[in-house]
Amino acid sequence: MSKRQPRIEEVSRIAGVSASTVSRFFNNPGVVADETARRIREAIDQVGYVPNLNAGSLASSRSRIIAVLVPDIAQSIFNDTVEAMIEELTAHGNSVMISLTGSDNSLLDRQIDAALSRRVDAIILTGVVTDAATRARLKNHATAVIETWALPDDPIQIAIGFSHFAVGEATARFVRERGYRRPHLVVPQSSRAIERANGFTAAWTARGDEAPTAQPVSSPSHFGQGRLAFRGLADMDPRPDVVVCGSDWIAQGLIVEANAAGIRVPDTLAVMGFGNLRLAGDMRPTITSIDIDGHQIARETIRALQRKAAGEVLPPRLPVDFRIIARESA
Amino acid sequence: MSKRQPRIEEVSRIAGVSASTVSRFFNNPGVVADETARRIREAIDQVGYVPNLNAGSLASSRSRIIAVLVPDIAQSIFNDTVEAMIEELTAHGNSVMISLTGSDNSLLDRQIDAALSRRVDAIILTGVVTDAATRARLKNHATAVIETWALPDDPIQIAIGFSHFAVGEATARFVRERGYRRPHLVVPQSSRAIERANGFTAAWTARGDEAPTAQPVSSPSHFGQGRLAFRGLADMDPRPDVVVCGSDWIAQGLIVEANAAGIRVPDTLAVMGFGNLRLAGDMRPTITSIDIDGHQIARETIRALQRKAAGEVLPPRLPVDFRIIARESA
DNA sequence: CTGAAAGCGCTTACAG
DNA sequence: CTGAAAGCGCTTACAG
Repeated sequence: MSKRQPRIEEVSRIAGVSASTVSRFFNNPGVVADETARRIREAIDQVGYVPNLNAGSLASSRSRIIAVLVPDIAQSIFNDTVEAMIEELTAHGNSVMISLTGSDNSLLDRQIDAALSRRVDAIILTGVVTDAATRARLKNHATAVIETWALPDDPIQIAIGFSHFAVGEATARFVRERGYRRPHLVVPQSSRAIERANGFTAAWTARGDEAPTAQPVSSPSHFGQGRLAFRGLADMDPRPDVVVCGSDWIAQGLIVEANAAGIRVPDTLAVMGFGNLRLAGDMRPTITSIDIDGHQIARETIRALQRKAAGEVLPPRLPVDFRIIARESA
Repeated sequence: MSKRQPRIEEVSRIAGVSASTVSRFFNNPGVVADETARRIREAIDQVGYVPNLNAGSLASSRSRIIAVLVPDIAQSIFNDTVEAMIEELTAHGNSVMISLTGSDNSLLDRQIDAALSRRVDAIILTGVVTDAATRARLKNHATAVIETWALPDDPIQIAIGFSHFAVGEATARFVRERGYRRPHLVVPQSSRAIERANGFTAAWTARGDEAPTAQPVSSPSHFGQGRLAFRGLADMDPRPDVVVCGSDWIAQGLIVEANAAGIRVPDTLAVMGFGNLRLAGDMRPTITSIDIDGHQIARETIRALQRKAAGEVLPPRLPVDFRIIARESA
């Protein structure tokens, strides 16, 4: 049960080389002779050697651990992006340390300390850090800090994402082009969703139209809020012709409620989502939504990390695409 | 930017004690004198010391890293459990290393190696490892291996979960008590869902009734399969009176399809889900489902780890509760 | 309650 | 292409 694991020294002895060479075999294979490599490989297989990366991290002062901090994971709009991030990072030889900061970010500081304790090569944040002290602390830290899913004016170090305000503007243009005239916004109370609502309102009123009506809901959003959103419509006169929802879950819940009340989507009421989750394409009617490319965010993050490690100076804001996916619901 | 981080030696010098004492302050605080602790605390604050846990892991041969291996995370039935697991583990001072094994488990061996490289204190698996070579390799490994969400006859080391067969049996009894007579099973092709279907069939036929009809769907399951499941019902004669779905997502999709076709749930067709996701309670009609207590699995896992660390010999199978949540849909 | 010393298992200039 | 030696930043018996 508790047999001690083999060390690099055992492998080197069996292969008839020094520990340095075995180390090079793992970390800089190009430099070791073919025949030597063969013998090392054999020795590794023979003893079942698995390198101790904690020792490696200490010796090289590079941990190859990346911390990914997310508000939650049970049902998060970030999950696609986080999955892509984990895939890409591990495929590139990193370990991913995941931490939950709570949907109110109350655990953020604690989780940052935990990440720093492991001497992670980078901290990847989903969502925006608003606390000034935390921002200041990370600003000049030796550890790379990457904010994703947003493009703040003044990132802590580097932000990889998109402007939620711009998403809102684009949504407003889309809604107008589709011929809708009385949009209603269902806005989860997160800074990002609020930014999108602001962008929508700015673009909508810029043409002289009256500001859209809006209804706040709690964040993170979920299916059940569709019911709330639908109830909110009952008293409105005139009734909106399109509801722009802060997430696909809300949109889905709203459609189910509308159907139960005998209201046809999109004929009587159009509905838009956000996030382009798989269910958006599967729902009946299919849900018009806005796609965020989680894999692109993940790839850009990897690339930024590599460029930074190579000593390059990076632009603080790396924009990533979003696109509106027109489907049946709006 | 790249200022070197302070080491324990700096703290000890400022506090006027040895490095050993500072180490004890962190790892065995009860043993250091109050006044000494006060001076150490001051020194820590002064220099902003954050211990290097990679060095600590190496020195103590205890990493306080736990690997959590999951098939996927974008939309997984395990997500509630995984979230609970991460919360509990980090609250107890562990770091959580997360890895994706793929829904076909094709990356499992690679991710196990990655975990062993970090000398994790435990590997927590969600789902069952079927590959014999992998099982054999982990069986006698010094690293703790915990299988969760299932209760196999012969766990690798320790299993914490419930019997899917028993869930199926309980579901059959529930369905019969509710007065349904022609159950139809929608079965994702995962070993767990198949076990539940087997349990259902066994309990159902034990009373002399004809075996339930069944339809396989791919795994992992998702909302869109509700459409598939509904189409599968069209040709059936007689039509089933209750559809037992492998997940709440399938149940939800099936209900949406049924409604679109003018079929009332549960009046004309009853539907059951599995997993008791939040949406089950929010759906219209609310979905009768089976609840798995992710927090209980997480807590039992922590407890097992602690008991094992204390040298206790644990029973190989630790059962965890499930319960049927009766709602409107069946 | 505290300190000096050895050691955890690697990596990396340096020299050849 | 390879090896010897120093060092990464901690922890932990051991002794007092």
